[in-house]
Amino acid sequence: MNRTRELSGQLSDEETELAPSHMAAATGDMPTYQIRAPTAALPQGVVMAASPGSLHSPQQLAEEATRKRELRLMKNREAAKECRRRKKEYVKCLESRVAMLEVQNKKLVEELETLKDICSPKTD
DNA sequence: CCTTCGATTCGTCACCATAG
DNA sequence: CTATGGTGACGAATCGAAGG
Repeated sequence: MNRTRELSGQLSDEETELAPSHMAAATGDMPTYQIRAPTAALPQGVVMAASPGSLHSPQQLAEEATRKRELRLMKNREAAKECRRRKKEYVKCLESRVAMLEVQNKKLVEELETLKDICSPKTD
């Protein structure tokens, strides 16, 4: 399955700016979504392998490889879920920030208008 | 009832960054 | 160096609405 990323390294400006977690909300006053997963206990059914030193036959090696792959897939599945959850949360944060700023902007515009009214010379 | 179609969700792969 | 975790991209499955 050769799905090479021809666009690799080509993060859009949006993506870069949105960068979650470690970069957090650039503007600070948002509860950054830097939440760690609650105690990374292994998901159900994960059993640690016998120590690698004890594997010999090709059969055992194959089983070990399969086991490793399944473990990796399971972990990645969980990681993807968590990643998506965090991303959703982050987007929510951004949306509420937008809402906040819109309100704030509206207030400022109104204030500006009243100040203009006050300051402008009466022309009648 | 279908059928179609856009949106959403999920699992997987490839890649990158980081830790050890 | 290898192992591991995070995440963008992709394809498949599923859902819900709209139209016939």
